[in-house]
Amino acid sequence: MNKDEFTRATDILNDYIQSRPLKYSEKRLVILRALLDSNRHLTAEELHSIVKDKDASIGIATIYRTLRLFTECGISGELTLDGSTTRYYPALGKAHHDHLICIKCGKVVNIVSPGIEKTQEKLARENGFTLESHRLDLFGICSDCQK
Amino acid sequence: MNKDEFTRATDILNDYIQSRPLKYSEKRLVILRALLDSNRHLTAEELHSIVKDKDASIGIATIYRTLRLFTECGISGELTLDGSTTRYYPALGKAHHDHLICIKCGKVVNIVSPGIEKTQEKLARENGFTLESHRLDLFGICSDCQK
DNA sequence: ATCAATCATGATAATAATTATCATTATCAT
DNA sequence: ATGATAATGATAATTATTATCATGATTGAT
Repeated sequence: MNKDEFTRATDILNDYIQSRPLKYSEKRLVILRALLDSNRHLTAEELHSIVKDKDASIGIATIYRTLRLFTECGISGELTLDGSTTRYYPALGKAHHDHLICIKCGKVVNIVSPGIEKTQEKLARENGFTLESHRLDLFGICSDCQK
Repeated sequence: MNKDEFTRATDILNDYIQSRPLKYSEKRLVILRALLDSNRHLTAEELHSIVKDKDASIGIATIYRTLRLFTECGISGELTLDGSTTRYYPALGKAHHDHLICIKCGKVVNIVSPGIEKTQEKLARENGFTLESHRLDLFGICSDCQK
């Protein structure tokens, strides 16, 4: 859908691949395009079923392997809600974001709050921690589901 | 360890049991005491191995069933980090709290920040959501592990 | 105290998501 | 082209958790 985004993602991916003992693969590009096009938070299974329309030979194991690779090099992110299935989403070039999740329909909205981030730093410092990352998920009911 | 806490917990539990078709069980009290005494974030397996010293007949299924019951009636809480094992902790009478987690040693510190809660409410409202709950986990390195 | 109804439990089978294994195929530097 | 090694598909293995089911415990009515 967004050509620039795909190009930027492949650039990052290629750099990552060339900086370590990895090799090119066409299938990774098919998976990448599907992930970027959907622009949703997908499970590995969902992505697999989308991708199979383009290349029926791609197996579920490759989906998992590839998503891990994408997450390692920063072009996708992972979201796990309460010990259940992990969902993957394009994270390229986006600032770190948190999630607002509708507990009725499952919709996920990305949110950003620099204010919260600062408070988090302070809390960590007060407890002697060096902060590495965080996860903030807000659960509620979206406007559609309130009707 | 803390007798008042145990008494308060059993009161809540008894009320809960009597308010629906449930029956008394001694084993639940053994599990409750172990959970309160440890005062840590335990996996079901960890709690099971602690509890077996008191009553070797308690099986892992009962641990899971009982922890779910405790969480339902508010005397324990659940914490799941990134799709892995769920940990359970005493939540009785504690205000809602977030977690500060050491990524080296696994230590979990409870934190409270009214400021963050308010910002969350605002973010939810801005996106048309009614907020129900949230989960905030900060990942970092604790003072011990920085040495 | 007895009894019947039904909840609680232990052992274990089942499930679901993810990862590991391994034989085969593709890539890449020479 | 070739040899080394990464990528892949199919599937076995793993892990945490839940469901099943036969048995034992609790409760309320008699």
